[in-house]
This record gives sequence, structure tokens and C-alpha cells, in this order.
Amino acid sequence: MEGTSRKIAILDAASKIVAEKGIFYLTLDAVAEEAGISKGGLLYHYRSKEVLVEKMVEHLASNYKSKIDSHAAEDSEEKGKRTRAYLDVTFKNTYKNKDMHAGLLAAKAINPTLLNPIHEVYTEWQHDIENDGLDPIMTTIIRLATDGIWLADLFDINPIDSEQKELIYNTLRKWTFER
Amino acid sequence: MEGTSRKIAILDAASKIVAEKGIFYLTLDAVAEEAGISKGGLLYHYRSKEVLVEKMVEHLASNYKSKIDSHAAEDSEEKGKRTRAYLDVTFKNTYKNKDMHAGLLAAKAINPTLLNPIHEVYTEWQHDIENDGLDPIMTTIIRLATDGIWLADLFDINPIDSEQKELIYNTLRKWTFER
DNA sequence: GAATATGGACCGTCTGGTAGGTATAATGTA
DNA sequence: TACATTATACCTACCAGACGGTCCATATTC
Repeated sequence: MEGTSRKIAILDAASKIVAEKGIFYLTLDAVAEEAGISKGGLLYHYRSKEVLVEKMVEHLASNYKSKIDSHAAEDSEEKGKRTRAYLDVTFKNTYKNKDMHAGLLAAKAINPTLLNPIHEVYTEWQHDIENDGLDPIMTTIIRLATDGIWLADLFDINPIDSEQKELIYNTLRKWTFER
Repeated sequence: MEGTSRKIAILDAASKIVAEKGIFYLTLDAVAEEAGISKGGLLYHYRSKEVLVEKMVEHLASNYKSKIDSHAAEDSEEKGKRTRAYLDVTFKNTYKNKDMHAGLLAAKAINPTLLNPIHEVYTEWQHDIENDGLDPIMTTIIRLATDGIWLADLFDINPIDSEQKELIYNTLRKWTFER
């Protein structure tokens, strides 16, 4: 198999394991098996577990970022489009969010400095959201509320029913057009 | 030493380790050392690591809950007091939040069903917040935004400066009086 | 002397990582 | 063109250390 796609397949295998089974199941053996490769083969591509997680986080962050960027690009209304992109992508694409959760958790657990790429992406988003043609306090609150939904998903502590959730989404979205 | 206080000291030692060093450092040996006890002694009080984490989560959840309850009880304005309590306690007491993070992360990592006590607490809070004498959508958004701050703290991905944070806090708090 | 509380040696298992090998493809060179 | 060399992409076997947990001895208290 050609190198690059196998390397990405390994990263996908890793985040799948974390998302489905938890961080303690993220072992080199498990990743190797999930990716259909031997441990030696795995370590050929990523020379340590830490490097593997580092690349996994970067991969997830860049995927997430490009998804939000393209969503914003497709928005015809200039004002609030970046806030809307963040809101829409995070509120909707639930499955992929789980992978992102996986990356965050793994990074935080193994070595918090691995969160740096995420940090950068968030700093950029926050800047965009504060300069989105609307009141920055309001757009930041929209972002934070979106993150709140995310947190609830992450820990499966979401006591908000889907009907209520939809109403909240609608309210937040309406705010991205006002003022 | 008397039994109960030692048991609690062990739980505190455990959450301290997770908060300061991460989940992978939460070993029985490390907890025993932090609590100034031998591993045998530790296992006398908690017969397995899973039980230890279970009790730790319950302990943290009950602490957090009583803090919010007492804050709400001290609020003289009936309308919105539960939402305010959640907002104030979570926005302010940052250090103790780290312990709560610790509990959530450890539970999620070791066995997601250990999150059940947290789940119950949150369900109760959500109910309170939706019946706080204000528009439930608004109070829920306040809660979610508060959680968003929390998430950012958890992963150290908080690109919001403290001045901005204060403005957001003021705005959210103002909302708990309106309507 | 029984219950409670703690210490410490020990064990089986799992894990990250190493060592060293093989097969195939790419590249150089006579 | 034929042959030699290297680089790429894996695999198997293995090891040293860490970890959860057991077992049993010992204090201390009531």
C-alpha cells in the first residue's frame, strides 16, 4: 500500500479506538490490529506512541478546521458567517465530533503539550468570532453555548432533550443575523 | 487515624493526582504515596481502582452540588437564582473546578458508567434551570455558555482574555434577572 | 480476642519499545 | 541490459518495567 494513506488509516484507527473504547484501550497493539498491521509496522510509521497521538491531534484539528472554513465560505451572508459556521458544524456533525473529543482526551491524558495545535486553531476561531460584524460579546456567548453542547456530548451528561436542543439552536442561529 | 477522614483524604489525593499530572499517573502506588499510606492500606479502604474512582466521582459531584445548593439558598432574589448559582460557582471557583474535571476525565477513561452520579446531578440542575422563573431557553443558554467556559478551562484552550470573560459573565448574569 | 487499620513482599499480565530480520521497489552503475 | 545497492514498508520475537491486585503479617483499639 502507498505510504500516506496507510499513515492516515493508522490515525483513523487510533481515534476510532479512543472514541469507541476510551483512552486506556489506545495501545500500540490495539491500533496495529485496528489498522490491520503489525506493531512493528506501526512503529515504523510513528516511532512512538506520543508521536502517534501528536499526529492524530494535528490531523483531527486540521480536518475540523477545514470543515468550518468551507462552511463559512459557502455562507452568502457576510455578517456572522464565521460564528454560524462554528455553530452549525459543531451542533450538527455529531459523529465526527466524537473523533475530535477522542483527540482532545488522548492528548490531554498523554501529554498536555500535544494540545498546542488545538490551541492555535481555537485562538484563530475566537479571533474570527470576535470580528464577525456583530457584537463580539454576543458571538462569543454563541460560541461558548455551542461548546457547552459539546461538553455535554463528551461526557454523555446531556440532559437536554432534542426538541429543546433544536429551539436553542434556532435561537443562537437567529442571533447570528441580528444587530 | 480515624477511618472516614482517611478515606476522604485518599479521594482528595486521587483527584489531586489527576488534576495535576493526568489520568495516566493515577496509579494505586501514586495515590497511596500521595495519601501517605501503603498500597495495602489503600486497598483496604477501596478494594479496587474502579471502586476508588467511583467513590471519587461521587465525592466530587456531591461537593459540587452542595456548593451550588448553598449558593442558591443565599440568593435573596427568587427568580433566576438557580441559574445564577450555577453560573457563579462555575465561573468563579476555578481551582475546585479542576478537581471536578479530574473526576470526569478519570471516570470517562476508566469506565463511563462511573459517570452516572454526575449524570444524575446534571439532570437535576437542568430541571432547576428550566424552572427558574425565566425563559427556559435563555437560562439553558446561560448554562451552556458557562459550560463552554468550563470546557475551555479543561483543555486549556481558552483564548478569551480575562477582561472579555468578565464582560461575558456580566452579560450572562444580567440575563438571569430579566423578563 | 475480635474487629479495624496498615504494611510489605510478591505475582501474572500488559505495555511501550527494541532488535533484527524479510520482501519488494527504486535507483545507480558497468 | 544485468547486476548491485539502497530505501521503503513491513513482520516476529523479545524484554524490562509498571501496574492492579493477592496474601499474609502486624499493630492498635474496643
